[in-house]
Amino acid sequence: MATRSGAVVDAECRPSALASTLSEERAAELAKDFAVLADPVRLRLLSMLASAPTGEACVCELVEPLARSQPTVSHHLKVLADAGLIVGEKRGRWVWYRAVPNRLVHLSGVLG
Amino acid sequence: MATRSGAVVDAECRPSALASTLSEERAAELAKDFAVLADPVRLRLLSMLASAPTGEACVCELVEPLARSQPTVSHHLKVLADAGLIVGEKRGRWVWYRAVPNRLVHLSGVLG
DNA sequence: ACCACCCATTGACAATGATCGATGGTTCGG
DNA sequence: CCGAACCATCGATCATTGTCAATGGGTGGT
Repeated sequence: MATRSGAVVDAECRPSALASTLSEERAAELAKDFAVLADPVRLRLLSMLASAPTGEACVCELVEPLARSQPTVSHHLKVLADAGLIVGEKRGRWVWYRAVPNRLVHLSGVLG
Repeated sequence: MATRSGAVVDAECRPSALASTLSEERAAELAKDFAVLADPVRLRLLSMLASAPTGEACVCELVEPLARSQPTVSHHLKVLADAGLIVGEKRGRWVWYRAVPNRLVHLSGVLG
C-alpha cells in the first residue's frame, strides 16, 4: 500500500520509541544485586543466619552443613558482605556473621 | 570449663545444628530464578515490555534500544520465556512478546 | 518465483564465577 | 613460646554464560 509520494514501507519494522523506563546504569545495578542472590550456597547462608537462634553464626558452624570447603564458604560470605546483606564481627578467634534486616526490601519492591 | 568426666574442648567449634530451613533443592531452584534476573539486558526487556503502550512488542522494536545484536536479544527473550516471565506469539512475520503479570510475585515474597 | 524482512538456531570465543588446595595471619591455650 | 584452631587470601582449574557472525526457516509483497 503506497502513499501518494512516499515509498512503501508499511511492512517494515520501525525503530520507534520504546524508551525503557529502566536506564542502562540502573539495570546494571539491579542485575548485580540479583546476581548475589543467584547462588544456592549464598541463599542457604542467608537462610541459616536468619534462622539462627542467636541471630548470628561463626564460619566454622556454616561449613559443614553447606558441604563446601572453608575457603569457598568464606568467599560467599564476602560476596554477601560486600553487597551489604550480612555483616561480620571478629570476636577472639571467631568471626560472627549476622544478617542485615530489611536489606532485601528494595529488591522486593522492584519485583512487586 | 571442663565437665566431670570429659576433656576440655570448650574452645572448639562444634558442628552443631544449623539445619537450614532452606533445602539444597529449593535453594537451587530459587538461585536459577534469580539468575534469570541477574542480567541488565533481561531486566530492561522486562521493563520495556511492561511499559509498552499495547503491552507487547516485536523483537525488531527491542533490538535497537538495547544496543545488542538481534541473536543476542533473541537469546535473552528465550531465557525469559523459559522462565515463564514472558510469552511470545507469532503473528505474520513478527513475534510479539508480552510480559506475564504476577509472575515475579513469588520471588518478591521470598525477599520480603 | 523471487526477494526482502523477521526471527531462531548454531558455533565459536572471551569473560565471569564457583570451587578447591595451599598458604598466611591472628588468637588463644598450655 | 609453640602448637592448634579459626578465618581470609592467593593461584589454578573447570563450567557457565553473554556476545556476535553466519546461517536457516518462515512469511509476505511484487
